[in-house]
Amino acid sequence: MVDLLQTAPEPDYRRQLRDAGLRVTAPRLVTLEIVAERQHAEADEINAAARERLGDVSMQTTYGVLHALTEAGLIRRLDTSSREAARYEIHRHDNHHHLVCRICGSVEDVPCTRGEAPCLEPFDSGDFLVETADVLFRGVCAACRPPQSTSVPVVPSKEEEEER
Amino acid sequence: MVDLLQTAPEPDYRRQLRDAGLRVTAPRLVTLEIVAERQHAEADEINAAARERLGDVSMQTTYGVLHALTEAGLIRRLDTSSREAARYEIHRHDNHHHLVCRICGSVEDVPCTRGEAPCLEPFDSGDFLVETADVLFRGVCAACRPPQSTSVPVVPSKEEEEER
DNA sequence: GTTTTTGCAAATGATTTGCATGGAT
DNA sequence: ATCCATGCAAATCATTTGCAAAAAC
Repeated sequence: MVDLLQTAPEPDYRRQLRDAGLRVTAPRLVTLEIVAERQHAEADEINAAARERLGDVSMQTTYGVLHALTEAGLIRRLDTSSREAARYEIHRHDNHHHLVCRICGSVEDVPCTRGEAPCLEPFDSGDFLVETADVLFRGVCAACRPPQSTSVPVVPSKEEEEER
Repeated sequence: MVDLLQTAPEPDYRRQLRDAGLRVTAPRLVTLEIVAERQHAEADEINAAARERLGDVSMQTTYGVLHALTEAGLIRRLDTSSREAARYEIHRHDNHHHLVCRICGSVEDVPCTRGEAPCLEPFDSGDFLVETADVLFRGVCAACRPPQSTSVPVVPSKEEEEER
């Protein structure tokens, strides 16, 4: 296994891992780098990228690393569907949500600008204790939309439904 | 197979199915009833309930029915996690969101009262075409919370994390 | 009668688990 | 030296798929 431990390009991550009480390992450092570079990558893709850099990382290791990093709050796991692969992003604290394309499955960030979001502040209803909130906008991304010449209808026609 | 076709207690559902262009079958009628009765049931549970009423409904039939009803817009599929079973509810058009308990996995409705929701109106950014929005509040439900005597802290401590 | 649904079995695919070895502290 | 992380293989588990028989139109 290549020794990245001495030459990691993002020394920050070593500290983040340590601060989170996690041991510093090559797969973990590289996974953090990869998740930071590619927004919303799936475990598959992250593993492939890790292999390119380390030469031998098992899928289970990638899953384990992603789980540990998620638990530690360094990255965030994004579930867009019950049956599609989870996606991961660096855990930020700005108020952003996600656009999920129902055609290609891609995910994009949206800053939460459409009105004050009741979304991300934890609160206690006295009954249910809300800790986090996920907002998923579902629709069709630019790449999957039929090319649009001029005027643009604001609301989708009912007929536009179809599945992935 | 029991002939519920003549005696379905919710004649409404027959019409809903027909209007949606779907054939009226016992599994479909019963599934609609069950989804209406039990909020947020999983396929498992729905299938078990259907068996109680019809005596023989395969899991695959239940999946097929749920898929057809979802496509038709009669029910709504709720994905709370990439790896947990989907949940289903009658499709309503009021602006409500969901509370998901990270301990027991249960789901509750919340009317969207905490400020104007930017959530449910479709809109066209010119780029991404938003059709629907899902808002998931994650936290701990009343049943899973440690019993609280008097004063209640409003924000959860960071330490309160744990997994299911 | 024709087309759609159901039922059965088997396949899929992301993720998890158990256990032995190797690496980080 | 000790304990945590990795790697391998096998297991899980919700959901989907292919195909023949049965039911709804």
